[in-house]
Formats: sequence, structure tokens, C-alpha cells
Amino acid sequence: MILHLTDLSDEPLQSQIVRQIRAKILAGELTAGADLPSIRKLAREQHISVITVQRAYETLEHEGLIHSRRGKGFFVTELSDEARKTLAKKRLQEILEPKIRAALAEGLSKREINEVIRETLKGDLNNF
Amino acid sequence: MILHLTDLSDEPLQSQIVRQIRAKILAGELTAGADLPSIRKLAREQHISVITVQRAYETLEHEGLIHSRRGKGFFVTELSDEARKTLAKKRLQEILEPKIRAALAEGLSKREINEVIRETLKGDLNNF
DNA sequence: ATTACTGTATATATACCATATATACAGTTA
DNA sequence: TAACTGTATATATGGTATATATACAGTAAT
Repeated sequence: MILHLTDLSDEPLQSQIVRQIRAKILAGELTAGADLPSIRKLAREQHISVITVQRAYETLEHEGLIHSRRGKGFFVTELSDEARKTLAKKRLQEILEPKIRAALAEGLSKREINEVIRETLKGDLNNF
Repeated sequence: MILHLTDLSDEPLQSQIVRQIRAKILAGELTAGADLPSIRKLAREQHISVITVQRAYETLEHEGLIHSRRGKGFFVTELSDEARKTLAKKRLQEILEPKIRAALAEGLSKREINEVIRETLKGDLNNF
């Protein structure tokens, strides 16, 4: 499994691992039931500490995206396409709600907020 | 000045202070040149540590929203309506861009992202 | 001039997070 | 049996958030 980890950004390694594996699972790139690399294997490959991987996997387990079996490893949890889409939407909403609320409190109108989002999505169009 | 601080939420006190004062400034509720309560006064009123207020004010100063004068206090920086709006938009865009990028990586389409945002804004309509 | 306020600086402490190295136990597989 | 797996724990470093305390320098009121 390919993860792109860097210690040049502000984002903690744990967070990078969680974010990237979560995306692979929710985008359907990691199929249900698939096994993840062992914590020791991933730590070795990425030259990071085992406990860093362990904590990341625990977070994903807490989110219900993976589950562990002692002696066997971690596995991607069975989720329907619909469940995955619902999870992704729910997460986005939870993340955006307080930010949008703050923007409104800062004096931006709904129209202006929509405009910022449109520009942001348009910017991403060139990168996808 | 009225701030609503709580230690019941996950949000650190510093962050709450910064967020609430920033909103007041960007929304034009705190007028340019206005003085902020002294760090000791605000700490007393909110029953928190002086250094917590100091760190929050320093963050706002670093963002260019306020400036300090030794012996006199902290003051709201002069900003035009346009500059305030630009700042708010820029901040929102900086916050949203990585989150939208993550949502795309998780398999959500632009249409679905727009839908989540529309629902979120609609939800907020009832609270404003 | 003195007192009371202001911000700035520093020290120490606690709790938590992120990350690291190390060790050990229990379960699984080759 | 050896090599792998996850689980648990200890210790350490560095950073953040928050607290109490002290002291200095600047400002304003009495």
C-alpha cells in the first residue's frame, strides 16, 4: 500500500496516515475485507515508529472503518457503497458546519460563502 | 465586551477567545481603533489565566487584527470594509481547501460536496 | 510623587498530544 | 519453532494549553 508521508508539513504523521487510508477506504480503493499492512511493516516501510502507526490504525478502528484481529492483523470493515458515501458526507458536514458558522459570524453572507466554495472547487478542477 | 467562553467543549479557551474576537472585528462589531479589555481585566472577568488571554491577543496581533501599546493596552487595527471582507474570504478559503480536497479524495463528487454545503447553509438559515 | 493600571518577560508546574525507542505478552502462521 | 501478528506498558523528548507567580517598563489618575 502506497502512502505519501512527509514531515515537512504541519500535519502530524498520525493524521496523514489516517487521512490517506480513510480516503482509500471511502473511495473504494481498499476493498471491504482487505488486510492492511501490519503496524510493524508499515512502520518499517515509512521509517516511522510502530506506535505512530498503531495510534493511526486505532483512530480508523474507532471510526469503524477497520477492525483488528490479534495475531492476524487489521482489516477493512465491510461497508456498502451507500454507507461509504453517507460516512463521507457526514464527515464533511461535521467539519464544515463550525467553519461556515464562523464565516457567517465574521460577516460573510451565504452568497459570499458559496462564491468562495465555487472558486475553491473550480481551483481543484485543474488538479483532478 | 461579551465573550462566551466554556470549558465544556473541546475547543481550547485560547481558540475560543481568538475566534470570538476575530468575528467581532471582521463583522465590524468592534470598530477600528477601539480598545480591547486589558489582559488582566478579561482574565478577571472570565476567571481564566492572564497568560491565556495574552496568548490569544498575541495570535490576533499576529493576524494583524489588533496591535498593542505597552502601558496603554490592545487596540483594533484600522481596516477598511473591503479589507475585512477579503480577510474573511481568504481565511475561509484556506480552511476549506484541504477539507474539500479530502472529500474529493474520499470519493465525493463536486455535486455531492455542493449538496452538503447547501444543506449546511440551509440548516444555518434557521439559526440566523 | 505615588498608586494603580497597562503590556512584556520569565519561571515553574500540570496535563495532554505526537512521536520515539524498548520490552514483553498473547495469538497466528509458515 | 521461528517469525510474524496485535496489545500493553514504560520512558523520553518536544510542543501546546493553561495555570500561578514575579518582575520590569510604560501610562494614567490622584
